Amino acid sequence: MCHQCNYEELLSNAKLSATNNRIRVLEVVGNNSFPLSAKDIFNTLERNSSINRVTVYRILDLLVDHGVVERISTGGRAFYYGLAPNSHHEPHPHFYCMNCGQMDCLSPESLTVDMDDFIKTFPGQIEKMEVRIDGICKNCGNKQ
Amino acid sequence: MCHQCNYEELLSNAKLSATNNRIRVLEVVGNNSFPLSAKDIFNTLERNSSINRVTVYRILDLLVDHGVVERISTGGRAFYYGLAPNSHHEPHPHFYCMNCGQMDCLSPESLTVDMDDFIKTFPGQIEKMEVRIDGICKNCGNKQ
DNA sequence: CGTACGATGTAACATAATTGCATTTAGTGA
DNA sequence: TCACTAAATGCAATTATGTTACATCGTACG
Repeated sequence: MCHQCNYEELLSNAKLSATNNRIRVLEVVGNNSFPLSAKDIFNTLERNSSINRVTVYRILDLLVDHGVVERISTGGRAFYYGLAPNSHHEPHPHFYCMNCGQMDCLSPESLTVDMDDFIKTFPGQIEKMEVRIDGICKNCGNKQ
Repeated sequence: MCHQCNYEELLSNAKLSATNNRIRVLEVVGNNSFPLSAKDIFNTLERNSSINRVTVYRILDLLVDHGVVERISTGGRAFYYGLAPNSHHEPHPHFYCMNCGQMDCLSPESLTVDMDDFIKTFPGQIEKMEVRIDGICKNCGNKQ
């Protein structure tokens, strides 16, 4: 999602040591303009040099815990991962293609959500909001 | 979510025969004011009389396909199920407690989403929109 | 009746993610 | 430099959730 981000800096800001594997995972997540599944990320990394599937899961968990990466639920069974919102990236909604599983980022302005009233009155603690559109993407629609 | 709904009627409207198991599943889904996981539904049904886990999954799939029940993704690994929006039930956002897994329905007005522009310009086919807040519910927050 | 088809049960399988434990790596002080 | 420690990674097994294949049951209809 970002070529302005320095991945080692993102890690050190999050108080995480910049191991080779962490940087590799973060590069894959960050250099894509759309979120990927753990499997996508693993497969991409394996093409270059070996890494363990579990290591990928663990690094993703760690990055999510430290707010570097965002875990996004889909209309399917696997989570997808993208860079967490930060000064360069506003929170934004996603589109999930129920046919091919491709997930796309939508522009922050495409869907405006007013949650001011909600925040004022909700008795629990709010961590994040997720807005997702499910449907059939342009490509899959054309094929049918 | 609804005591105004006649479950046999919902089934026949969806052109589904009203088998005992379908009615039982739909009662559990419909009589709760919050969405449940397939496991929750199965456990509840098993308390009364025997039903197979797979049957529950199949009935839920069927009801989702026919628009009677809505499949809702959570911040966790399992899907949750609630009555699909209909004349008695507007679409509405949900709150998911990352600690206890409880999912609650929020009022349709609590979060207003303007997607008019998006619908006009998006090149794919839109099936549904999901808005979910993740956080810690009041109960879990008090315990900590 | 009997037959045909939809509904259900059962076991096996598939997928995504997690856990336990062994091994490797990197950093730190003697 | 070496030894020690803690963190990071690898590997195998396990868990959680959901799906498939196929057998059986039940019911509507000729």
